[in-house]
Amino acid sequence: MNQTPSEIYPILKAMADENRLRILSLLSPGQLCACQILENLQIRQSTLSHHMQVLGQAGLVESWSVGKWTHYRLSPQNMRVVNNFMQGLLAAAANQQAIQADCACERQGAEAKR
Amino acid sequence: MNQTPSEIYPILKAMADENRLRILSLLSPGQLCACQILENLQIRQSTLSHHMQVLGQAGLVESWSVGKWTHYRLSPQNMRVVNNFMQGLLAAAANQQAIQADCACERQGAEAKR
DNA sequence: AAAACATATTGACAGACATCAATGTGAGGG
DNA sequence: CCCTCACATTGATGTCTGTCAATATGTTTT
Repeated sequence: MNQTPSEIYPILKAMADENRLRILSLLSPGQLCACQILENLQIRQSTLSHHMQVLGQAGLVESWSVGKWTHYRLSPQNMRVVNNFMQGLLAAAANQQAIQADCACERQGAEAKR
Repeated sequence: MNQTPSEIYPILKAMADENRLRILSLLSPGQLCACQILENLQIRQSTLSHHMQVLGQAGLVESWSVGKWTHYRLSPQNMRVVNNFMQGLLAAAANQQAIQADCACERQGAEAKR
């Protein structure tokens, strides 16, 4: 069972932001509260809150409240989905490099198609 | 040596488009020319050309000309970079799930910080 | 109860970008 | 040579979204 582009897209879109990638990296060593994340970024608090919502809805982070703090940590479920997709692409790409030596016959297949 | 968010960002941004993800999937089985890719997407030719340029500049696909055709195939170099980053995140996320049982002591670390 | 703190929500705005039509470029075929 | 085909480039447009200031919500402290 392979991942389809439509499944990957919303997750990848949530990751395709420089600050959100930094947030995921910051959470790699372990859980943090919002204020700790904020200390490491050059953005306002409302912007961080928005980013955390995006990451949460994408299933990339989990959150829970402790008193007035909100804690965040990485969530593996959708990361596994993306990782599977990436791994499939990488394997295919490596394979295409391997058959590079067949370049001499590359025209046959392409031209026969039309 | 770990990948930084700044390195990953431009590559991931190039992947974070539904049609470009479809293109990468289409190229997984093997190389194709532009017209073959176009047949599988609901976009105009000029739009496809733009997408191929984005994927090429991101180091995700390679291209070469054969007569009037341009052939494309996956390029493994930057895919490996993204894959490493993903794998690191996934490992960290899985690890954070594993220490879930320690929830009782979760407040100490956070409150001591402030 | 009031004040201080942590985070969420709302509304506005500017920049980024996916898309298209139109046109340009370059290679083959008649 | 002219025409067709495959692809690239350009310019315009509408949508999306990252960002902020302002405000709201909820919790702890005094």
